[in-house]
Amino acid sequence: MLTIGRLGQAAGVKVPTIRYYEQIGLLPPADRSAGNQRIYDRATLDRLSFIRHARELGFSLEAIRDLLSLSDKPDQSCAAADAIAKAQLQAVQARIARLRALQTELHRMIDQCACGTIRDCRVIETLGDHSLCAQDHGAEA
Amino acid sequence: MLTIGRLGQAAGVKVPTIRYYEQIGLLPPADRSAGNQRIYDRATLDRLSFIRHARELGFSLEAIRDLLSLSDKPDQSCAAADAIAKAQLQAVQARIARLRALQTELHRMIDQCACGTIRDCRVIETLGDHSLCAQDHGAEA
DNA sequence: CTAGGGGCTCTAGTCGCTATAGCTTCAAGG
DNA sequence: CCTTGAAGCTATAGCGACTAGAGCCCCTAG
Repeated sequence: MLTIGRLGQAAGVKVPTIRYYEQIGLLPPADRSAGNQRIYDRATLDRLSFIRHARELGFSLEAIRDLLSLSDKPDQSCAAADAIAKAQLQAVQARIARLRALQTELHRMIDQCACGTIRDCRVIETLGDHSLCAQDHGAEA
Repeated sequence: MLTIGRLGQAAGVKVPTIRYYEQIGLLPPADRSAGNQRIYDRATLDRLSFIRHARELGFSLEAIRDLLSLSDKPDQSCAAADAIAKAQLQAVQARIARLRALQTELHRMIDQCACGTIRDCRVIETLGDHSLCAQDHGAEA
């Protein structure tokens, strides 16, 4: 049996975050001690560790909610879990592609800067005039 | 002279976003017509285009605020502008590196899934047990 | 028995918008 | 001149995923 602080330490999650997860229903309402303090068991630690790991991999809380409810039904097909993971992989790949375009453009911008005055600064100039860009770098990161 | 709608179209920025930028002081308070509607000149279009382009490159509004105030002082050294751009480049590179680690881990997870039941699902299992991960994929995207 | 460290609730703030509600103004057509 | 509908206005609240603060209570060690 764990207090919220120990649970947080064990799972690598901050205490207010645990309370937040409870509030939004990602964790079930915790049992309380005589003095109204939350007490947790090992199963909750596992669940919280799952959440933390999924967050580290970039899953949204919504996706995690789905994954958790799947993991509670061991006999079902895991196709749905797979689909969520694949969507996440695609999202990650899209973000990488976009960031690479940004990286290129930022590099170009910085390389061209002769580091004189603002008047001649390519960084400022390039920002002001999109047509100076070599590539597209659409919206949304 | 432009209405807010035309300005938005010209710069590729939505109308509420323009009002928001004014509210937080990124754009100066607009002049008003007789009927209290905002009217804009070309200079504001340039400023807004600058903001939009910088946003597309991932700069924060705070960084853009700094860049704009620099661009108003053409005689100063552009070292400060350079520093902001370099910091942005570094941030982008860090995010790419992190996303690549995520990509690898997601790939591994999905590849190992034999697509049977949840009980045997490597996706769910891997999420529940960080030690199954090949690499580190620290916090923060 | 008291000190301090952890726990509790509730509220507000972060970032960069976006959406809604309910109003006024403007430009074009009849 | 009047109507209609688009576009404008203000003000407020919401998103995701927390984080920070205020002000209180509880529990354990010395």
